[in-house]
Amino acid sequence: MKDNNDMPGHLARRFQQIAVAVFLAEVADAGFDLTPVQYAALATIKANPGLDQVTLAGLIAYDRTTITGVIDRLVQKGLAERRASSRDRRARELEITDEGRRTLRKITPAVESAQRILLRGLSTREGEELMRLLRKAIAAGNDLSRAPLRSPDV
Amino acid sequence: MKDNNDMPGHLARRFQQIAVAVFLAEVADAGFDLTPVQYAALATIKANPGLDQVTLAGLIAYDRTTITGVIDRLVQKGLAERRASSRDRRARELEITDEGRRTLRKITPAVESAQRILLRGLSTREGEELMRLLRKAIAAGNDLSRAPLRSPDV
DNA sequence: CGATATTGCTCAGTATGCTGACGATCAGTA
DNA sequence: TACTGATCGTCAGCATACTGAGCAATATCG
Repeated sequence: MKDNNDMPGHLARRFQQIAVAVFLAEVADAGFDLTPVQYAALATIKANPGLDQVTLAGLIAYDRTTITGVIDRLVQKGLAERRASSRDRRARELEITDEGRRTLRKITPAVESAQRILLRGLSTREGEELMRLLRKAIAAGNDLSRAPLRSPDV
Repeated sequence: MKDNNDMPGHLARRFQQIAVAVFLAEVADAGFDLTPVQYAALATIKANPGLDQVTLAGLIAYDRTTITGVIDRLVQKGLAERRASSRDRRARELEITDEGRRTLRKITPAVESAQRILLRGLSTREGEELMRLLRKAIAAGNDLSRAPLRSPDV
């Protein structure tokens, strides 16, 4: 009988579980209340001003039905704005607010600290190897989830 | 500016996302309707008959408030039973049913297939190295989440 | 024994993620 | 131009995960 520890799926769940806990703890210590998902969305909005929700979802591999709620909460916190697009009346253009920019700037050390803590059991070399292997496995399985990563069309 | 792909936390989320999608697809192909979480719980109940909910949660690193709903659904599907403990009237003893045993047996190939698909982008050696590194990182961060893994007291 | 602390379980509330469906809009084509 | 299909956003419903609270029962200690 296979042990849970031999199941990559189980290890994936555990690793993600710890990653979220560490992120929330570090961010809370810094005095902020932002989830990993909200952080990634906000950072991506800042890097791609005026993008629509579907594009945002593709850039960070979220489901389009999930992104609605995430943006709702960013807007409610005053960190982002959602406005109608002039070119496509179906789409909403997303912008980061000054408050969102301030939050991102102040929260960055906590986010980086969280990434370090997550790998604290590994050497630098091992940490890099883990990320390389994860990237490789993820690339091979990208299209297997409903919300694949989509590179910008450029 | 750090890319998402340099964030182990982001990679963790993506890998887990794909793992769940692959698991559900393989299991559905085999004609069953069981989530990864429900599968792990059921397999652990089978391996440890009569265990209580807190012990089960510890063995698979689930939160105690999460396990309640998971068991609800296993019971509702007729795969497990929850009965009062005679030694501790707070506790519930968990048992797998014959139907649960049958389901586990028939579903095993799909579960194993899912694990293979999840690593299909990696060589055998790389897959093993990924699991080793994940285990190591998880062990170091085990106590950082609200639901750490707890080995049986033996 | 009795007060206190701890433990097992549940519940309410919040936040991801997903399936499947829908209305509104846009794009391509006959 | 009218039709068809695709796309954008949203919604309802379900299943994890978590926080924090609470009840009932057990354990511990003075």
